Amino acid sequence: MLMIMVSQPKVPERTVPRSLLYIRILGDLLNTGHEFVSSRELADLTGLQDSQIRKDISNFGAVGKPRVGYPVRALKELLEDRVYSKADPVVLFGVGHLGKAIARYPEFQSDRIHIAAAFDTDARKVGGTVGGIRVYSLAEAKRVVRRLGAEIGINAVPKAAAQEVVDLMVEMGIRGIINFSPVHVAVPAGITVRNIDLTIEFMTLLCDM
Amino acid sequence: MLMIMVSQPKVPERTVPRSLLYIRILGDLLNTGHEFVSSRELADLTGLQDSQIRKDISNFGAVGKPRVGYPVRALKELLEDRVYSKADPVVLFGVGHLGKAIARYPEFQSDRIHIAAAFDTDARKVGGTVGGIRVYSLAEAKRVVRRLGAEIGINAVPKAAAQEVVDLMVEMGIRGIINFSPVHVAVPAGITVRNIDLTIEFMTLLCDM
DNA sequence: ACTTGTGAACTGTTTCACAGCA
DNA sequence: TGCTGTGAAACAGTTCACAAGT
Repeated sequence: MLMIMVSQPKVPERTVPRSLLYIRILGDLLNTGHEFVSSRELADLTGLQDSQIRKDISNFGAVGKPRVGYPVRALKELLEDRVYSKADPVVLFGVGHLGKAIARYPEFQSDRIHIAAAFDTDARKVGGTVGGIRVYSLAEAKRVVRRLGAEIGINAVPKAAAQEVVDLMVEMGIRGIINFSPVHVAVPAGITVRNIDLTIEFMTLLCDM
Repeated sequence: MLMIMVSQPKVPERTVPRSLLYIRILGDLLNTGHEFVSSRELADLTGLQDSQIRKDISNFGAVGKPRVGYPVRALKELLEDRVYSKADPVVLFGVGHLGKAIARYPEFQSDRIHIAAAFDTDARKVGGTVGGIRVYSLAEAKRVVRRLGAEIGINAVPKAAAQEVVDLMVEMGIRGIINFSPVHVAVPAGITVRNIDLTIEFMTLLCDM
């Protein structure tokens, strides 16, 4: 059995993305002047069960007021405190159509995700910018990543180059990878990978219908 | 084994996307001339447990041969038979950066996903094409969707228009929606939504590290 | 010997139901 | 009364361990 290191009080894996959703909604509620919100209202806004929401929130502590609901600002701050890591710079590998769309994705600005540099092998792209992000050659990547202290990388290169680029990423100190390539990439222990596979998302939708 | 046998034997929800992954890998194995594959080998190729793979496959029936593994072609056909819906045409709403990247996503061609039309409100885009897909105005959408018989829609419009466009999609007969907007969209019962929320994917990676 | 197929155990997640409180 | 917070129950998914087949 492997040793699993948990430094923080453990929260169920699936409450994490839900909590990020709550944070976003609480931000909207705050902007529209709401002071309190009930689990029932959050359920309507998210499509989840109210009991689910109470359970999720109770993982982090008790801030709700019976009869009134949760104070929006305090709840948002509580969740942010427990769930956010510090916003590290992110680097992007591959400035094809998908990479470009990611670089320009408007929500990242408002959600503390900062893409600090991009890398591509295409000499015509190197030296330019995309969505305000400077594009470097792959040869420069190691140096740039070290300088930025980036630990998160987005893999948006073509399928055939995916494993090779992921190996490079690991070598230069990247510890978390969002992989958009529709292949399983192997990484050493201690490196976290999240796969976003558009084809499988589509197919799953077809199967769910 | 119990004697209760429903006419549509139900498959656990999470085996569906995994099975789609198996189908893709089996296709690759077939192309490289492999005749048999063991659950152990599939485990190495996917990063899953071998017992998980045997369990998944056993949901669909028994095709493996002890000592030899699974016959690649027969297993692929079995999974496709059970897991694929017929490849309906898909329509795309919103031809911004993300919509464009989706329209041009190269894996869709090889994976039977056919985006048949795109819609946008920008008059400069209407009448043109993106990745070979014709762009229509939103006013034309109802007619085009009806004509194509499309039941799957991709929502890649800006956040502020998301619910409005989803309502339109439902009204014109779309029954499955891939939603890239970072908001919860409400749909009537019987409509399936899959959300791909890039911000939450990122944040979750940060939290997992 | 080696690999499938599968009950059984285990682990994790969601939902229920209600005590307790303002 | 109307809400939170939570133990308990129900449910779902994964892993184990081994019988059976070739």
